[in-house]
Amino acid sequence: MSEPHVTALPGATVSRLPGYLRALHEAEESGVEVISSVELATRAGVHPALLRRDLSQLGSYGTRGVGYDVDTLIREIGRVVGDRLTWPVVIVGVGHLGQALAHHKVLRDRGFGLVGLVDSSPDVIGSRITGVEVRPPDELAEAVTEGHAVIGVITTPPGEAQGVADALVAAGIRRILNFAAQPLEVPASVTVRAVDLTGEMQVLVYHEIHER
Amino acid sequence: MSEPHVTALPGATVSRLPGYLRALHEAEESGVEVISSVELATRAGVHPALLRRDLSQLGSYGTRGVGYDVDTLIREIGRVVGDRLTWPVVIVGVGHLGQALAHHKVLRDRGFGLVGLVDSSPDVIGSRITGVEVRPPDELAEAVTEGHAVIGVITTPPGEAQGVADALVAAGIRRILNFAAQPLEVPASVTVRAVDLTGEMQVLVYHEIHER
DNA sequence: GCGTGTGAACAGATTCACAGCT
DNA sequence: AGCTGTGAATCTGTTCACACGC
Repeated sequence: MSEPHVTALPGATVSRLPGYLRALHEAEESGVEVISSVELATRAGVHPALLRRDLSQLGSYGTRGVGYDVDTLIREIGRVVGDRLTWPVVIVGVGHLGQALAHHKVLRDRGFGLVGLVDSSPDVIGSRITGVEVRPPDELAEAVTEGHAVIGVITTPPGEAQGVADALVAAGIRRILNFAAQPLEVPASVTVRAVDLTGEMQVLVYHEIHER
Repeated sequence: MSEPHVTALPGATVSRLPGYLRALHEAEESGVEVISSVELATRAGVHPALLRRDLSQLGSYGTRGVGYDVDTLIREIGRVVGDRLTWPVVIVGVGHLGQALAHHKVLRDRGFGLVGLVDSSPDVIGSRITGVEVRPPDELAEAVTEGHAVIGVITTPPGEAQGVADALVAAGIRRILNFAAQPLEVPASVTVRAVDLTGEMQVLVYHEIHER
C-alpha cells in the first residue's frame, strides 16, 4: 500500500478540510510556499491547535520548526476530498434555487460536473440549462445512470423531497445534498448533508433577539 | 418579567429548534393536537431523549404521561426564534444565487422580508426582483437603514465578501448569512452563519471515496 | 401505565501545554 | 529558536435509565 490509509477521520475534521484546502489555494496564489499552523489557521478561521490536530490525522506532513509545505498539503488534502477527479451531479428540482446551483461555480470550476436535471413542471421540462436538458421525473433513473451521477441534489418543495430521495437511492445514488426543509429517511449506507436556509435565518433571529 | 427568560441556550439546541418548529407545523396541519417526544423526534429526525432535553431547556411545556401540546410548543419555540415578527433582509450580490434567494419561499412566507438588493454589476443595477430595486454598492448603507434591515445575506464572489461584510457591519447589521467561500472577520458582537456549498459537496465526496 | 424531565454516564470535539524534531 | 505533533485536561453535546407526576 502506498497511502497511509487514514482509517476514519472524525466528522468534524472532514467538514473543515474543504476550508483548509481553500485557504491553501489562496496562500498558493499569493506565492506562499511554506505556511505555519498559525498563519493557515488564521486564513481558515480556526484555532491553530485544532488545525494541527486535524492535519496530523491525515499523516505527518509538516516540518517541525518550519511549517507545512503548501503544495504537499494541497495534494494530500485534495486526495482525501477527491480533488483531481470529476464528480457527476444530478439536480432534482429546477426552480430558482436549482437553476442557481446549476450555474454555480462549484459545478463548473472545481471537480464537479452537472450531468442531469429533473423537474416535474411542464414549463421547464425540455429546456436546457448550461447545456443540460431538463427531464421529467420518470426519467430520473436514466438521468442518474446515463450520467454516472454520484451526487444527487434535492431542490424540490419539501413535500416531494422524500419521494425524490427514494428515487435517487433506487437509482444508485448514495450521496445526497438536500435543500428541502424536510429530514430524509434513507438507508444507513447513504450520506445526506442538509442545508436548511430557513433554519439558518431563524438561528440568526434567535441571536438578534437574545443578544444585546 | 413574564417569560422564563431562558438565559443562554446551547448552540446545538438553537440550531435544532427550527427543525422542531417545522415538524410541529406539519403535525398541526395533519390535525395532531398532542404529540409525544418519540413521535415529534421521529418527524424531526433526532433522538427522542435529545428532543426532550432540548425542549426542557425552554421550560416545562410537556405533560407527563401525555406529551406536548402542539399549539403551545409552536408558540413557545416560535417566541424563541422570533416567529410572528417580520425580519427585514438585505441581499448583497445579485447573481444566480442571490436572485434565487430573493425568490425563495423563506423571504415570502415565513417571517422574513426582502427590503434591499445590492450589486456592483451595471447589468443588474436598477432592475427589480420581486419588486425590490437593485442598488449600487455605494448605496448599501441606505438600503440597510431605509429598509431597517436586521439580516444581511452575502452572495458575492469570495474576493468581495470581506469588504461587503465590513460595509454591512458599518451600516449596523449584526447578523450575516454568508454564502461566499471565505471566512469573515467581524466584531464579536456580530453573528455569522456560513453556508459553504463547495464544502458540502466535498464532504459528500469524502464519504464516496472512503465508504464501501 | 405512560411519557416527561433530568442526574449520571458516555462520547466527541476543542484547547492547553509541552516534548521532540529541524 | 521555532513550530509541529500529541498526551492530558476541558468543554460541549448526546444518550441512558429512571424518578416523578399525570
